[in-house]
Amino acid sequence: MNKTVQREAILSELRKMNTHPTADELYAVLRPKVPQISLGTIYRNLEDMANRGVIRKLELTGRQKRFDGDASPHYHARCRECDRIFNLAAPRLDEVDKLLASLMPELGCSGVYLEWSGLCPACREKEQQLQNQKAKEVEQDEKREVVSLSAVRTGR
Amino acid sequence: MNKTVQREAILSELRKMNTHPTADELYAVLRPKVPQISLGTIYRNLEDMANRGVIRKLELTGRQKRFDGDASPHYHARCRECDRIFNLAAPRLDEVDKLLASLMPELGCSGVYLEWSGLCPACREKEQQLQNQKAKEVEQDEKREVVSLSAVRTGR
DNA sequence: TGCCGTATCGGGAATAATTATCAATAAAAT
DNA sequence: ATTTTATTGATAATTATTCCCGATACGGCA
Repeated sequence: MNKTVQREAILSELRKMNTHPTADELYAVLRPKVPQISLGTIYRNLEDMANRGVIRKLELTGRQKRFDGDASPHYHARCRECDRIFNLAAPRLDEVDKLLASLMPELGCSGVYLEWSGLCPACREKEQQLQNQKAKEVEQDEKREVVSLSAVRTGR
Repeated sequence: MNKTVQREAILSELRKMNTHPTADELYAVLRPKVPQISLGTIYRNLEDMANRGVIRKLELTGRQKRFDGDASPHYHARCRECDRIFNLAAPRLDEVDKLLASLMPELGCSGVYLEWSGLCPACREKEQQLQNQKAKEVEQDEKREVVSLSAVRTGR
């Protein structure tokens, strides 16, 4: 495998991103840096590197394939709010494979493709802030309620 | 939702098949029976029925989407030999969802897309027959070995 | 039963994502 | 330095799916 400007740019850019980009997202990022790189070159190199285990090709739900510069074993989730893909790096996740394989011994399980659905850290943050705000409003309402009740009582 | 010849043919054919066909596989099967049905009609109806929960759309690895006439909750596996999709109907599988969700409480997990990889019943059968045959051949070889050894001993 | 408004159809064009082709160029080997 | 081979960019082709639209079928109602 020869070393080329294009291939090295693709790999280093992919490794900088934590967004699991599609081929055309990478293209958009790379074009200013490697002027006349072509989309075909990006597809070709991503495919090659995935086949050699340098990177990972993610075949997930949705129509476009995504790529991950981190080839080490880990799982992914898709955020149900913003639709972004993010890594799951929980200590017990390496047990999941074994557990799932053991559930069906007769299958001779040789792995699972698994995509979780949940909230990414950012959207989780947002949701919590929203809940805090609501809680405050309720508190305010309750205070106002007390005031107006006392107004009734005192006739003011 | 009106009832039409095409929609009923699509649904009944899909329910007869246990192969989780793609839209064009269904098209091939339906064309002789519903002469000038169009591929667009098949896509449109599969999409509609999946949205209404009558059938299931499987967004798995591989580029084409597949459809399942059985909308009840169950998991799927892809055979690593013949690449076919088949159902997994194990009693403990209904616990898998809960288990996976409970592994990452902070994710707020709302489901997982899961595709197993293993051997389908047919390929499993084949593999076992192959192994039995090999075992027999080894047995034969051992017999021959014994014969030739005794030949050496007796000088014949 | 016939009429009408709406849902659905067929067929073809359009789109999206990816893969293939190939002459030109760059990298490695000699 | 020259030859060989791998890789590139540009474009065409392919694959899977969706969209469009005039024609047709369906279901409700007189």
